Amino acid sequence: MPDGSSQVKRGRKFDQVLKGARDVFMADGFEGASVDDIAKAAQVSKATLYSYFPDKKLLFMEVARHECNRQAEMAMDGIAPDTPIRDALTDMATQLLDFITSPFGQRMFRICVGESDRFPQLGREFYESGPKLVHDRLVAFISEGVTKGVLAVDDVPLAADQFAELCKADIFPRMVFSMASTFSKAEKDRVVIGAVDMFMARYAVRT
Amino acid sequence: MPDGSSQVKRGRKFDQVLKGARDVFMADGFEGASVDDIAKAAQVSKATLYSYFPDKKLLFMEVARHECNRQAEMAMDGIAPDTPIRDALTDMATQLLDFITSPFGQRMFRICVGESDRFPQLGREFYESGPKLVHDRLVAFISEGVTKGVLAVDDVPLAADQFAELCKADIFPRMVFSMASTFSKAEKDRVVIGAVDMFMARYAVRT
DNA sequence: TGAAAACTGAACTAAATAGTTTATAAAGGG
DNA sequence: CCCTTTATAAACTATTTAGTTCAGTTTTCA
Repeated sequence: MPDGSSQVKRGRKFDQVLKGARDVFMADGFEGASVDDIAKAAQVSKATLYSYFPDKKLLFMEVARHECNRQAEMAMDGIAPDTPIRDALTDMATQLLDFITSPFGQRMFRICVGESDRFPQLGREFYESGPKLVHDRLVAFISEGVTKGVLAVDDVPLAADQFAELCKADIFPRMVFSMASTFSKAEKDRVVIGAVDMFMARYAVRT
Repeated sequence: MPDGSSQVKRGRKFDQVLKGARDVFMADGFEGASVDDIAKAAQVSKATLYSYFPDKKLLFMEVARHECNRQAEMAMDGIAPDTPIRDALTDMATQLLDFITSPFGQRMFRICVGESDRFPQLGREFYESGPKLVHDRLVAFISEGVTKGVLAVDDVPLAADQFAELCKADIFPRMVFSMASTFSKAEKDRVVIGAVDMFMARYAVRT
């Protein structure tokens, strides 16, 4: 194994194929994307494409996995350890909401949900490499607050999930049901501040 | 207009078609359902089906509309006017969560989200006849609490959306990403109580 | 009862589209 | 420079599926 990252891949146009597939799948979803379109977008012949991926499903899974990892690596910039809770929460809420409303976030969510009959596994993998990370990060953060004595939380995992959920108030339903696809800073700020206020009201230790 | 409810329908097998279409669409989604399957399920010839609905899309929209209305009528049993806030909130949270996790709720959500490229309008209609009703009901309820002086809320619509969102903590992401599809009463109660506690901590007037 | 309306089944068209094959061309390393 | 690996274009198979057509049957109702 000269290269630790690949067992199946070989040949020079592999990345081209993956990129083309990503573009088309992201634009059209699994069913909506045709293999011919992907080959065209990748500027590669269908035969080449099929020499890398024995079928469309495998190609799709590979693209999804790849994209999730790529996204997970980004937007994981930590928060300085001595930031006040309010500010730290505000930062995290903003990051989360930005991701959720990003074109990629929206697209990936739709694909996971819509294709979940065909690919239940896809949803799970996305969860692991997205929402789960946020959850874990929040749990760690809240736990720290508890040990510091600035937060009083009984059920830390629940508190983390509540916070994540609060970040989606108003915005998420409108997004998901095609009422809107972009949101102004003001709209997001309202929700973020609301989420932080609510979280603090419930869990901050009174001083 | 001899019958106020219908402009397009005629003939005796109309309801059969609708019922068959509902079953198949709910089971397989829009793309997954074939017209032949629907005709078979409805015990009707394809020609009959097409005599009612000029194409598959229209049939689908009709089914979706119909189902949404049907569901909206149910589960709207009001809450006695002098119920304590905590109990009223608990009731509403339970109802909401039950709907979200119901087979129909899950199915409809998936279809709306997955098919939203083809049918952005479908999401909007579903929103109007589902989440919107919940929102309005919560707004009314919270407003009442404010005028009674038991709640202190600045941004009532936001508070309503926050509460609705809190009801989905933990459960919703797991459901949506195919980690689980049914939830025990204990799991739901944990979330419901958590939501009510949080809402009260933030908005209840201290006595 | 008789005619119009509704329905049937089955064959058909037309269009996508996943996946295969083949003969050919271009790289590229040794 | 040649030989192996990789890539290509295009034609082809096979399948699925939306939507149509039509000759014949059943239902309805006046």
